[in-house]
Amino acid sequence: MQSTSTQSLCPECDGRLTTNNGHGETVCEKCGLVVEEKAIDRGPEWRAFDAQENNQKSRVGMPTTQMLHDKGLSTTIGWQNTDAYGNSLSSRQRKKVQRLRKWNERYRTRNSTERHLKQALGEVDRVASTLGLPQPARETASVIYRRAHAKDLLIGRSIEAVATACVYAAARQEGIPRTLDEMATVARVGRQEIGRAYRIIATELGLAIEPTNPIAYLPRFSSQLDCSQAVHRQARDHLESVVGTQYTSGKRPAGLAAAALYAASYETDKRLTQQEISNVADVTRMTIREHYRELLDNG
DNA sequence: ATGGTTTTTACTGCGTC
DNA sequence: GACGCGGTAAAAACCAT
Repeated sequence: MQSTSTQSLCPECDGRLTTNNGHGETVCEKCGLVVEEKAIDRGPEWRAFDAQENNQKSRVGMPTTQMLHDKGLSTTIGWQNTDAYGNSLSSRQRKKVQRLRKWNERYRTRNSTERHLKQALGEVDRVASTLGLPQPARETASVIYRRAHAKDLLIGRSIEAVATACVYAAARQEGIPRTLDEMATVARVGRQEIGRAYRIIATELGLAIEPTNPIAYLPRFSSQLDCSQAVHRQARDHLESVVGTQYTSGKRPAGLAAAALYAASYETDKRLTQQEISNVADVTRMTIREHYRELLDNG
């Protein structure tokens, strides 16, 4: 039997591992590495020791399916006002069946939005944890999703797109932004779709999200590049002197952060290469080159 | 749709290890 | 020769209009 080791560390970055119960994954909180995916056993939950026992215990039903919101397990009441033999019902019976239909339907739809939310919030959690976002950000994302759902902003959009957009918004609100590209790599939808969904929910829900501050990317980038504290601080200084000025407007924050790191390390003896930085920041060497000189000039 | 801006792509020569 | 770097030019992506 396999013992569950709860306090293991991530093989990649020694971050703490956490088990995401909703999805049977063990995920590193720091880098988002999925360490182990629990195999799902769809076999019977009981054991039979001989044929007779097997006969007694086995149950039958159609396999559950994800295609239906209720996995095909709920009941519907037929519309015909007849009994099982085809005889029509008395008016009194008819009323009763009518009531039953109504309540059954109410129960089903309530169930359906719950299941919808469950699926959507599961997606929120999956994306957020894969990106290594901490718990508060996930909570925020969930809240945003519920608000979007309540406002009927989902029509014509996929659950995945909206869920991912909520995570994106939450990460930005929490000051630990991820780029749209990063979102797109872990989401099941493209970047544009996420961006579109994000724009809608941001305006419709009146989320006051300011343009991403490039400084917010620094801690993550510099830890991934494991560069010195001094470089990190110097990069921050560079950015602080230009943030909010004309110069930064319209430029990708991640690109600016990357350039600042390069500029900072440029002045030390342990220079980072443009290639290294462009890899972790997801911007091209060109973009870094484009910006870093101006940053050096500005202090 | 269009135009202006930024980013990417592809290709280049130069210097260094 | 491989690598890091800077440059150019053109394509592509993005954004506001």
